[in-house]
Amino acid sequence: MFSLRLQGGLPLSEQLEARIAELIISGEMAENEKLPAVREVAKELTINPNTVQKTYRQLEQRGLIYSLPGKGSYVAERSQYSSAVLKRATEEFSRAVGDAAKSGLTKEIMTAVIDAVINKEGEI
Amino acid sequence: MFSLRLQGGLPLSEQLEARIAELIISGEMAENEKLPAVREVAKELTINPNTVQKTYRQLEQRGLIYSLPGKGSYVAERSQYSSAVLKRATEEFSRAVGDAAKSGLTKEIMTAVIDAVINKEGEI
DNA sequence: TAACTGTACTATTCTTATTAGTACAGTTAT
DNA sequence: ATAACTGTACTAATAAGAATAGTACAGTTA
Repeated sequence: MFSLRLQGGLPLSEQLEARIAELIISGEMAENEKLPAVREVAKELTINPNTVQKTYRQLEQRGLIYSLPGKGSYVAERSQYSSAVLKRATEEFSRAVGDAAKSGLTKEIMTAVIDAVINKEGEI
Repeated sequence: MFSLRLQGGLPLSEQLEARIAELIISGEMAENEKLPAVREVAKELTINPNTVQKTYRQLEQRGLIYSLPGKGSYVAERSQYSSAVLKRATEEFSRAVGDAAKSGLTKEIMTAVIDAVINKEGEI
């Protein structure tokens, strides 16, 4: 089961969605790998099954998972959601760039930040 | 008075804060320019004076405005908040870059997005 | 059949944002 | 001095949304 520290003011379902999406996109969860059952996650995290179900529903709408009633929920194949993920990420990043520009961040500063973050990501 | 279309799920006070901050940072509101009175804004936007006051309080904490009890609230001088604004913007942008990277956006794509957004910003 | 799975509801509780109302002190102009 | 502003600081009530609780149904698997 995935560990998860729920915190912050964000809705639980969104926090859980973000975490699972991260696991899927990063590849930590393999294609067609079975997700833990709704009730199991709820029990583990001591939250309500409805909250988990909501998360699964949203992930399915994003194309990250698919659900087989009676069987379970599974990680979708990359080809199914890859372009959607990139589109979503690009849109969000565009908005972030616009916000940064409004605050006076120059293109040079932004590229410097990107380098710094990318390098940090690559660390062990 | 500033126009403002309140929408979205975000708290009113935060929406208002973001809008006024934008006006100040962009220079649309000059240094030491007087902001409309709390009660006036509330009346104009048909929201509660307390909500506006909360907004002003938060803007003052960020150093974007200063309030003189009995006189009014005014746009702070750039030298007062400039570095704080850049720091905040850089932090938020770093987070955005990290999120984008997690979704698979490459450095090249990010810089391309920056160029696109910056050029669009410059348009008339 | 028993035990699992996802899904779909309704009702209730909790939390938080927002509203409503009042009050006080400083400023400004009449 | 007075009237009309200003920001500020509260408490109480309301509204909205998230989360919980509970139940039910249908498909799958051993």
